[in-house]
Amino acid sequence: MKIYNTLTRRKEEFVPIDENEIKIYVCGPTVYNFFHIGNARPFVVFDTLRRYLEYRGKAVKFVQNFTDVDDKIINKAREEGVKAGEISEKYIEEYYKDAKALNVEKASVHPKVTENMEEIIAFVQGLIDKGYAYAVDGDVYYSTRKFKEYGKLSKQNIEDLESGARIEVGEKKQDPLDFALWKAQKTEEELAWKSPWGMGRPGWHIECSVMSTKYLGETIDIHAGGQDLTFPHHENEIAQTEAQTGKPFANYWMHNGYITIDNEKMSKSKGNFFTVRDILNDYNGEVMRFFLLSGHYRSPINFSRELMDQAKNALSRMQNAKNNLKHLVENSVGGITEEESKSYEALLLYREKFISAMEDDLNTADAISAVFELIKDINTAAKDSITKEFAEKCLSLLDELTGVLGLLRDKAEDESRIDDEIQKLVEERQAARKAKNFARADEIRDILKARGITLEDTPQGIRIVK
RNA sequence: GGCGACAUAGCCAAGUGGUAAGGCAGAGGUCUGCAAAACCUUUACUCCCCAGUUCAAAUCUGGGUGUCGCCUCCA
Repeated sequence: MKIYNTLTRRKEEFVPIDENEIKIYVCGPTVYNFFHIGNARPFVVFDTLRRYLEYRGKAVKFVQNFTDVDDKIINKAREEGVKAGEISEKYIEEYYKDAKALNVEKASVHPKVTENMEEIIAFVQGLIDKGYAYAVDGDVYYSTRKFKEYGKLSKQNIEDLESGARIEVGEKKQDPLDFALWKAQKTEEELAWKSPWGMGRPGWHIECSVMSTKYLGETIDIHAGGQDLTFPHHENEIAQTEAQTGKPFANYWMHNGYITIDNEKMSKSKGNFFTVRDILNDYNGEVMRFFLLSGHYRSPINFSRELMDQAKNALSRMQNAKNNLKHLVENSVGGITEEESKSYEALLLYREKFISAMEDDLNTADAISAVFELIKDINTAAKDSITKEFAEKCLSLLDELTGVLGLLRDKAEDESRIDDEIQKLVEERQAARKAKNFARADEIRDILKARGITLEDTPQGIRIVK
């Protein structure tokens, strides 16, 4: 597989450190609110990467943290008059709900900052011992200039960075480029942990260095996140970790592009952001997921209702194909014919196309087009009556490919069950149609439609779609 | 000022040297009691502009124009 590596700015053949276990770290959310659609992109994209690698037979250890110590959490807790821990616990729960709606699998480990305080303190102390960090009045800063390769990820020249950097009021840095590893507690009510430098809490960048090395080891395969994290967050992670271990931190750095709203950056300060929870009121999670995968992960995408509607319609074409096949499987008989076998061989070419798209730096847009081409051929084949076995093979192939994308998952049993009352109405409609009482037949169809059930008359009988 | 991305039909979007995938929307048709779904046909003489390299460029080079992002918390 080829992966675009931000470190080298080119696509490279992906060679894992250990073929038997690929190690991936993705920067997770700060849990002070429902996550927004910008957050959703890396979650979905890298979940898809993981699914693809697993599909190709690789074992993946996937770590995504929760930042549960942060100013934003503290502020929110203050506003609501509760403890910071209550805020973070609540939004971790909400994260899992939204992730499930987007069909994002749980990581192998979801570490929290609060559960890694000892390791963080030890890591900071290690940097001090090695001469890469210094403590001042309870704060600890990283001496950026000591790390000779600083800027290698973002391709920033340290002198150019100098001009943009500044020292905030109250900071005691020796150099404007230095950044905080540990922040002293300022007021009594602030969350704080005991450390060799006094009560305080970790800076943002150090968390990821610690959790990545703790759960995945000193050098990992892929470190991923949103493009905006490249600088300073990932640059600082490299400086911290490589100074500490003397080894490369991550072999491949992947960064997803932005989501814009009306071609403007979505940001907290502009207030033009939507949470995934907001979107789920109007669209189901799979539509959001399809939307996010419909372009290449490194391209910027614009979010709008019109585009979500397009995604919704496109996804329903996929879903229809699956529903049609399921219906055929239930209502057809017989083993695959020789002619069908030939058709099936041809369909397998779309699997090859799908795989080569995914191999090319996770080109989900191209992979989706292979799925649509597959669907078109299946639909064409299914125009004439086909055998049960052929229908099963087609369904299985479609499920295989859409499964890698995390799309078209099967609905829960209780959601798709048809109750007796509905069954009775369907039968009554059949009788009405037979008697050419089409007015009554259409009336029943409308009644069910109002309940979210669509009836379709096919050569193989009635298809009931929820 | 430094670093970077992008510009392909009404909309979205693949395609990185060989003559424009796929989806949505639209139009016409087939099937159907009518629908729905599906299928067929149709929608870019051309890929922001200009110049260059080449037998050949959406794709490479140079120059423009436009849009967006990072450099400050942000995916």
